Amino acid sequence: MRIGELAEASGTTTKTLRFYEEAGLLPAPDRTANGYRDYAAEALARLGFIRRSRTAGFTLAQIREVLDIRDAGVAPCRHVQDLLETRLDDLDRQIADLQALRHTVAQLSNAAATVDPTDCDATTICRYL
Amino acid sequence: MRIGELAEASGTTTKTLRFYEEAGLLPAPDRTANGYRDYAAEALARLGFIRRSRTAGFTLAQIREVLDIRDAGVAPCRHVQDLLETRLDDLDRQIADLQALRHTVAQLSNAAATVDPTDCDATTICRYL
DNA sequence: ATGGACCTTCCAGTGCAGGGAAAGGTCAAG
DNA sequence: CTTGACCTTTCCCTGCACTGGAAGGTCCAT
Repeated sequence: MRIGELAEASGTTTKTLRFYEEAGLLPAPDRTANGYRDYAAEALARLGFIRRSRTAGFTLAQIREVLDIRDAGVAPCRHVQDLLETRLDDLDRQIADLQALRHTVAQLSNAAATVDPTDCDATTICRYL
Repeated sequence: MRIGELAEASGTTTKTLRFYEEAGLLPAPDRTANGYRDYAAEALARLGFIRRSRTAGFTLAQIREVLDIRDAGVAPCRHVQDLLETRLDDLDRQIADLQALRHTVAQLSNAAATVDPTDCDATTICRYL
């Protein structure tokens, strides 16, 4: 399978595939006589895993960790379980932070909608913020 | 006021102050005879505004817009109101996205905690993701 | 006069995940 | 035989908000 076919089949771009190879996420494939990359069918499953992991919000570095464990012949279950729990904690923290921020911004927005701007003072730049 | 004093008074760094000047957020201050930046007291209020805006999640580009309007002699009230509402919408979207993602990751995490990993298959890399 | 705390400029890098463009090789169809 | 769709490598660029470091000037106290 050539790089363009794999890119289309996996829903990504040739650029990204070369980048993943460079980044150690995809093993360097065989080359045909003319130097073209020649991917085996497994690459597609691997890219599916990468895509699902990205969708779950994992970084390429985290995905590479999992792949390295798998490539060492070990099932990465324990590591993936830990990653999922950590990711859940991170998400909870991010959501809480954003909700707190939303609260602050909502108050500012309400104030801006109700307070009369006539006594705006140039030295404070803007009384709404 | 020299740059170090202003940095300390505003709770930032000299590096950041030069960066803000370069980025058009702080007007270029006067210079003393020896070439040192010599800030007027207004710079402190301006930095306070920048800090509050950053806390509300605005980008430097957005803050610069507001400052440019103010510097043109116009009260930026209307623009700030719009920015606040847009920011609120953005936050709502971000929060909703993260909550949807949290839901997905929670399901994956639950599955990983309950499903027996014995029938893991190397071709799918990891059955949890 | 010398040390240290300031200040100046300019250049370059950080992290993340790629994207763009140049300059060239290869292959099948018309 | 040429056109166009592929493929190759290499290098640099993006956005965001800074941060680090080098090389040098200035000021004050000791």
